Amino acid sequence: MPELPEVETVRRGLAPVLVGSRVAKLDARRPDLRFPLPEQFARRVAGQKIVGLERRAKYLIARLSGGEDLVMHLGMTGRFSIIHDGHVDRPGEYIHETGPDPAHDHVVLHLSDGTQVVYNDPRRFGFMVMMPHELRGEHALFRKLGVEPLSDELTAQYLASRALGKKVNLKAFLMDQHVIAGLGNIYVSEALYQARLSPDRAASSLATARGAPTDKAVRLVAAIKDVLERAIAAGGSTLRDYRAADGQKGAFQERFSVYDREDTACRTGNCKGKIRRAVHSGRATFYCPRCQR
DNA sequence: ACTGTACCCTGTAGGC
DNA sequence: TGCCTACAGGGTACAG
Repeated sequence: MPELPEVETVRRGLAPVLVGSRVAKLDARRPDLRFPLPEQFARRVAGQKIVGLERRAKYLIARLSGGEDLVMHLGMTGRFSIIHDGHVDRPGEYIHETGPDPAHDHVVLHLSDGTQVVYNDPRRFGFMVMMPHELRGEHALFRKLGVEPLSDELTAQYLASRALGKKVNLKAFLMDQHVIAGLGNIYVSEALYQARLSPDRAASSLATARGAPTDKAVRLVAAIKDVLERAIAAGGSTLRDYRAADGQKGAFQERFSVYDREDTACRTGNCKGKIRRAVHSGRATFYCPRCQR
């Protein structure tokens, strides 16, 4: 669910509360999410000051004063809520808009000022791991991650070099976190539409035989950056579960060009086509067969 | 090396 | 109302 724009929105919502705060107590209400929670989890986090909150790909990373990083992934349905003195920032919007959700509130950070930060995740596809900050780049989760799409590392040249000779289709190519880190099912569909590229096109068409970027690669890089920037500005996309840390829904779903718009009219100028839904690698893809080639 | 599938787990929507 | 199926923003482990 949460792709890069959603995770970044969560990060921006949590940072003012977490960064500079001390964790008085960590309450893990079950031993595992997708994977087992860290060994000695409560002991390793309690008493630590949070000195930074970063994002890499779809990971949220709390840097702890003791030198470890707490790495958190929201999976499909993970969300954080901030509770001050027993009241949420936005009463009525806490979790399911009906109140706390004990069955799925899995991890609670109690800050020393009394604020609680609650991790809720019905499907438990999320996970939390800890590792020394210095070793993060060598960790299996991070070692092979692709470039950050909003950084200067994502260029048409980079994309071409990674796509050279690859027969895999563009949908799967862009979903691969080892190529570009942070795109997911929504934003891949949106970026391909904006770049006017078919999801079925071979990734190799982003590069010439010599590995230079084609105009398609140039268009795709621009589209990826633009879609992600607009989505972050809108606070991400809320289809059903996603909420920012303050409980607010995102607004970018109202700007989708293709995602979840099967059988509706393509919005491109004089295109009279209909948005189609297909399946690539088991995931839904939405696109306009007339505009995207 | 690449591809496709199954799977992890739960909730919800839609068809009947 | 109830039952069943399909599907959901993520990622990994396989088998072929």
